[in-house]
Amino acid sequence: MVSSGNNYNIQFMLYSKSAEYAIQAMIHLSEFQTDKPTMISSIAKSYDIPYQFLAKIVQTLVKRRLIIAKRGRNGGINLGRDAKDIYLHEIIDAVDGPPPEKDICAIGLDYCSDDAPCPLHHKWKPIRKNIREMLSSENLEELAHRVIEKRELMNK
Amino acid sequence: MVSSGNNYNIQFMLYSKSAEYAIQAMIHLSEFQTDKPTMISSIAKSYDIPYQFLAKIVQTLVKRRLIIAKRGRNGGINLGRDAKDIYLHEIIDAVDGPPPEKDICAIGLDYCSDDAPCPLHHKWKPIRKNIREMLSSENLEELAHRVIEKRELMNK
DNA sequence: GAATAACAAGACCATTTTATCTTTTTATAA
DNA sequence: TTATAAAAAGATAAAATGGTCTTGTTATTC
Repeated sequence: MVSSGNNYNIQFMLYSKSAEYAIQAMIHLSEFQTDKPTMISSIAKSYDIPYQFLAKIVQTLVKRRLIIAKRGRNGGINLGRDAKDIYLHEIIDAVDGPPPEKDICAIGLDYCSDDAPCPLHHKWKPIRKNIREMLSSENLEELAHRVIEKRELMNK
Repeated sequence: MVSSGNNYNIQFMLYSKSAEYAIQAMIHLSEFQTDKPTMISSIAKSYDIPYQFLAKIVQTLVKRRLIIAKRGRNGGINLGRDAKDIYLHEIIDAVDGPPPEKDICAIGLDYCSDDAPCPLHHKWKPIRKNIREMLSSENLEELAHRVIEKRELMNK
């Protein structure tokens, strides 16, 4: 490795750690959705996320109306809208910022396009499309439902 | 975004900036391969890579025998072996470190597997496989060849 | 209305990644 | 054999990301 240490987890990263935490929290909210809000601290504990850090991320999601927060005693957070109307890419974009205008070239060239493709272009393009589709087609309701199914299966 | 600024390029990252530079340099070496070595500084200039930084990366590649360096006047670097025997994933692993033993879960859960899949597992797994295959099937000779073809096409 | 319990917010700190500066080592050419 | 040109190496700095601390602000309960 070039620099002294690294975390060995760089390869195939779809989004930042912050976005990952955001997704986990949102799925949790979708799973245990009730009228009364869920405390950030309890979500943080469930997923082993540093509480203060998650609180920061939640603030961003509140600004983007993906989460509604209620302050004060008995406060907490809830989904900003119906789980089936929230898609993964929205959460990622909210936290990591919007995707770049121009598609990122697999080997980092800035003059890479369909007309002047980099040598990896034709293999990478469909894969990138698959990833985009995955993130745009998955809504929170489905995701949470699968988590619930899984838990039921494991408790049998 | 959560932290003050970011570069908007996090999404869909296959490897680090260092590995990207390494790949660019290796393709260049493969393209212009002759008996006499190529100077790191000239590669750095071609791809707009900070010279000293590329030099560091090259040191790593030398240690991994992917590059052979010759010091002193008229020195420079050459591929460590035949271009057709060097695959993309080797370069990436050399710079970013080896991939994790356990497949990284798309939403970052550590109890995600075929038997206990996270809700994204079945969609993410084949995509990850595609990426792995892309990086393991592409050798430098093919890549460089395509770059040369492209250049000839554009100069017509 | 005071105590309490929750999120909000900003400053700050730590780690990792990227980049630079300076010196050393090595080989070549004159 | 000396000047020069290249990579090697180590220290340092800058930027990005990840994480913590402290103090507000708001709502609820008693």
